[in-house]
Amino acid sequence: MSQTKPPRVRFAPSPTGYLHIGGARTALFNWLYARRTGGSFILRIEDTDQERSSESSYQAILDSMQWLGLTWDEGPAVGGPHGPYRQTERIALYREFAERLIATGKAYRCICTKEQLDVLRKESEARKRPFRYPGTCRNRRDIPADVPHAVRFITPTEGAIGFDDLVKGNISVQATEMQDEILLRSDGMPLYNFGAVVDDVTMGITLVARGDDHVINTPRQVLMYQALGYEVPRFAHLPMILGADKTRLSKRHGAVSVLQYRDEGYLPEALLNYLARLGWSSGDQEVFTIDELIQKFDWVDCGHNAGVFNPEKLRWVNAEHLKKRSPKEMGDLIEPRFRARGFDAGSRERLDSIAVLFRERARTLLELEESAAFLFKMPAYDPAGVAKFITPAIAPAMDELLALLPGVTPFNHDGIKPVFEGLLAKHNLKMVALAQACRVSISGTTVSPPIFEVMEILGKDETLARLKAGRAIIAV
RNA sequence: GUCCCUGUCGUCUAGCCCGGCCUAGGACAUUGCCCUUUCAAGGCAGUAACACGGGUUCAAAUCCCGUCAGGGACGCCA
Repeated sequence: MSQTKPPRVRFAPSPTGYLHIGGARTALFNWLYARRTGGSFILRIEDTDQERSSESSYQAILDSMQWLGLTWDEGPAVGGPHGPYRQTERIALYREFAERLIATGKAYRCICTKEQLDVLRKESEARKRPFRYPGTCRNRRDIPADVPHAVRFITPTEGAIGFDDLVKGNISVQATEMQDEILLRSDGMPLYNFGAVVDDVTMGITLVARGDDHVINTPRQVLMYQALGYEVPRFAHLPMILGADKTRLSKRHGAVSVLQYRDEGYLPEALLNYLARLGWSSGDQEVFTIDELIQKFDWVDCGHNAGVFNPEKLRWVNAEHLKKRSPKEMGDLIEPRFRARGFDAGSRERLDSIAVLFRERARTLLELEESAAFLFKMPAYDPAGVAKFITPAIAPAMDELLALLPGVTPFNHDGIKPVFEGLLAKHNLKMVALAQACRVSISGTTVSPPIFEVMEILGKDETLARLKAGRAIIAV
């Protein structure tokens, strides 16, 4: 019957660092599912680890989500009927739920200190036995509510706890593998498992999708839902994303922050497209628009095994999406980046043209800017290019080109081309010889977009000036 | 160590649930060729995988068992 209500899913990062690739994918899958089903996507900040949480991380996460376009229906900045959406602002709630469990005999107060337990933990480790809380306080009823204490959950000592995972299928864990979990720390902060459960029930979450590093937590949480008397939501656990060395993705593997991909000139839809295909597929399709992703996404099509992050393929996907953007959009994308570099395109129309002309050989906006830089400031000549193409043999043709170009109108591809062709025939030259001599003169290098287009976009005066300077390299 | 999950080209994956259409398909990367004013892009062709061992079956990448390998979890972290 809960199937008839629109789904409510959430993404619940902790602000202990930037939003990384793995988190972004979890957020994406939740978001896609909510958008396809007409459900709600909730953003919740799990900041109960006050040691490691920071305001700047919180901001970075929000910025990342916004840049990716993963809009949330409820959460920080937008509010909603189940707020607040930061766990540190919900402390009273966890206390209330914990007391309720104590009152019904499903949890108890515990005054064992971390230090005492660490000693026991060490011993277990030394004996190569798994550590379990020995239950020291489990049956004590003499611990008053006003001394510092943690609250522990009473975990059954036998039987198996299972759940049906939407991507992994049936998973079941023996009760003997679990222990009396801490619900509330002695400072009143909830632990992950408890905070998540309390929030998920009070926020009406119907499906919990997260990384599969949480699989083992799920049975404990199922127990908590039951103890609290709530319906257990559905679960979907996504496989991890690994680095090239098949270990968990981290800084060692290069860029992992979403914002860094933005800065390096990736398009949000490209990053999302790539992330979606890492761990999910829809037949043989590789390139998707966001709308297609929304339409086609489903948990059953998620893979079961961890995937290696492949930056090369991301670049390819990015190039594909770059080609889909309109000239106007390309201009919008490149405008702030040009400004930051001090590149002045002069007019908006020219800016758009530059973006379109250079994107063909760029996989990221960063590559685009770098390859277009010569338009704004003549770089040093590539010595090898000069040696190979700016030779005495080409001098006569260049001289003549210099004489003819001023009279060319319009100064564009169609106007310039016939001039070159005439010269080629007259001097018995190949196009490559003259074009490369011009290219090196104009861009400093042997690589650029088609040279007539480059001349057009550079303008007649600047083209002539650079050609003259190039011609002057040739002795005589 | 214990428990959980996973194992198809170098990488992401299709196929697996409902064995035969799989001499295992696609994509990135890579190699060669074509196109070409350079470099890209594009086109064409190629190299390249069912972890291993047992079963079940007329038939197994697909079902079962074991081994091995990888990942994850074993916190008053999330």
